[in-house]
Amino acid sequence: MQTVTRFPPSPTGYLHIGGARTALFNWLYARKTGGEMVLRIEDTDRVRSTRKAIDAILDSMKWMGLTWDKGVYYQTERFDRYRDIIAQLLDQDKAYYCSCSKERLKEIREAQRAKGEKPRYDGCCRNKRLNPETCEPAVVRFRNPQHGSVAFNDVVRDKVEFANNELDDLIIARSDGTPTYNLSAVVDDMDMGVTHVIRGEDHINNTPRQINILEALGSPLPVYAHVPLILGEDGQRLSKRHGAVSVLQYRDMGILPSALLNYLVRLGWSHGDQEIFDIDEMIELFDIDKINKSPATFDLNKLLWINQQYIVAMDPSLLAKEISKRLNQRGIGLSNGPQMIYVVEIMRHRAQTLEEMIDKILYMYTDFDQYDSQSLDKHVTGSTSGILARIMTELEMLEEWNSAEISRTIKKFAAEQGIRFPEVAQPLRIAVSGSATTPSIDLTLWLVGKHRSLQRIEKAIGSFSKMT
RNA sequence: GUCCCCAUCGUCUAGUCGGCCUAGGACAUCGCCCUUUCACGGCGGCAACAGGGGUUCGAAUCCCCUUGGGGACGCCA
Repeated sequence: MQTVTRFPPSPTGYLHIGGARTALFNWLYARKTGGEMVLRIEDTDRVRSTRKAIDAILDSMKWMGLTWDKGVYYQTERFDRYRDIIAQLLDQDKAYYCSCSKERLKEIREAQRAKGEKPRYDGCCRNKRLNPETCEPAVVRFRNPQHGSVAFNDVVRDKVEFANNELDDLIIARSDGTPTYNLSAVVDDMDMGVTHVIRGEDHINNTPRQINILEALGSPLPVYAHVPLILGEDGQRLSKRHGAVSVLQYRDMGILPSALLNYLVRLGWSHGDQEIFDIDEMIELFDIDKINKSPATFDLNKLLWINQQYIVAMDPSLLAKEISKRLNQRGIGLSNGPQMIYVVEIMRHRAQTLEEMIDKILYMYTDFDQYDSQSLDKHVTGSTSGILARIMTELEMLEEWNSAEISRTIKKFAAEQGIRFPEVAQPLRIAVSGSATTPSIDLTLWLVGKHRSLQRIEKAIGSFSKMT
């Protein structure tokens, strides 16, 4: 039988890291088994669902390369189907109308909690056989079994069992007739032939309810795999206050999608000591029954490290394209600067994110108007302007502007002047880039170009002499 | 509070049926080397089986309890 997995986000916000990992696991498993993944938007909560969120989720999925084989399905387009199922359940007496007010519900919950009990519906309307015409409000509740237990074999947690008396009669249709999550999700999984439900551990308590509904519907049960959640650095559930949690934020930060995926797949899963997995390896090696049971803490440092590995390994021409695109997005033209392919070759090992690299090469494409103050303090002295003036005339005379010539000139100059190499190289760096940390000085000058280098050195001579 | 789940370095994790574990790798951190800047890279250091009981010749590995953490208890998903 072909496997069918699903990723069913609810569009009440952006796609976050935890959701992305769930999507990845579902995607990997579908790919691995030659099956399909369904993408389904669970938007039955019409108040909180937004088009903007849907777009953000779709963009995130596309950016990560997590493609779906069926869908996009929207639950709001399937309300007729849910209505039919609810009617059927009512008809078979597997569900019933309830007229309890929200206020009453709230009261009994508070009372139960005060008594040290688990809050749940008390079954007040269970046997009233209410008629929707005459009662108000009228929600529909599922008639959950009261005895026995529901047991299932979770792929990651092994045997899980819940006593039915821990469960209550959950609402499956709101008073406006729209279905709630547990009903719509179950109907969809059934209709869409979902064979494997791989989702966050926060859903584990829903599973026995869903199984009971599935059984009432006469549907076969899917295989369940509840994966541990991702925690923030403080051990609490990942949320906005932990910094970037949206997938799109990582994209904007200059994280490569393959690097994000690689980081995510290692959260709760491993293959010996291997750290780097390309997509094909992930598909080949990943398996849901090797997922850990314990929650993992999100660690930005490790993500950055992996990202750097991917930047280094990336095809230079693709890297160049990506950097160029982002530079353009910042409104910076490339025509005045060096060819990106050279820049990228030289800078590859020097940045953990695409955006960091851009920050570090800005001076090659656009003028800056401030020198880094720490660099100034450390390397600019009373003699600096003089040194710059003298090296400038040497550089000016160069006919060939290439790194070998530049390097030779500076070394010779330092020797002749009896000064240490850094005494000339550092001021040059600052003059030409604004800071003292750049690639080797010959490459830096080469990339900035002769004309622009000389211009900037001249400007620096003026500025530095005023400082000291 | 009630129910469910989890528990190896600061973090992600390895740890096949208990012996090969004086617990391995990676990130982070610290030191050294390379480097006439900063990185990359190389080498090395620090660092963990939550605690207590069992079972066993032998437990990080099995069982129980305690502690700690997470999740769920909505006309949200």
